[in-house]
Amino acid sequence: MLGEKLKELRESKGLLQRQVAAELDVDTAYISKMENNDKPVSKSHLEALAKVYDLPESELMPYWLGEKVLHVLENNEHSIQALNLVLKNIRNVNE
Amino acid sequence: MLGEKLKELRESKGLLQRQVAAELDVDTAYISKMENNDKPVSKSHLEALAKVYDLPESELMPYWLGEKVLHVLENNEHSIQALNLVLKNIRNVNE
DNA sequence: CTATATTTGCCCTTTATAGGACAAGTCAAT
DNA sequence: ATTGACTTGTCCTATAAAGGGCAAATATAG
Repeated sequence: MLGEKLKELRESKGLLQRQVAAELDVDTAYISKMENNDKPVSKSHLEALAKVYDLPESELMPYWLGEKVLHVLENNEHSIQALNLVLKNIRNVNE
Repeated sequence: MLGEKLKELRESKGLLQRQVAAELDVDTAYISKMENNDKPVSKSHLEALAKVYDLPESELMPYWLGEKVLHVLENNEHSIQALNLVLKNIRNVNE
């Protein structure tokens, strides 16, 4: 979810992982893992990536959160029920 | 979300935290924290609780997962967008 | 007032996760 | 066959979270 988006963005800008890696000051394997959802993306890296791809962090945020949600669900068969409960719950809190 | 459910179940069975605590072999403060969503409920405790309250674990599971999801969202303003993305994503995976 | 039930805060230890490097592997294109 | 881009696996360290006890604080009922 987040990884796919990041890869898409990078390619749309014609950048290589190597270049992005340089910007974030990490090695390219690390970027690869982010794009393959093999490593979580930290908040500060998310900010940096938003800058590199020239968009507001808020545009990436839903993917970032979504990825974390997918991670806690880890293919559990009750995921959909759970998500619907959460949606209901959140709406209740926000009146 | 999960805590409320657990408290509800306990009260509906007329049990005291002390009694449930004894079943799970933990102290009552720990039960209190579970019911107030102050401590995560482990998988094995969830199973034990399902037994105590005499229902299938699958009935608790959505609340359990939901609680974990709420936790990762931590009131982020993009939560709803994120959840909708995840729902779409999951449905895609299941065809 | 005083028991009993529950909550809260603080503490501690163990386990897990994040964050990241590095080496070696795969895959195309040349 | 080399090179350049990416991926994958293993390893390490540091931080965070789980799991839980204990004591003190708050309700709440009688």
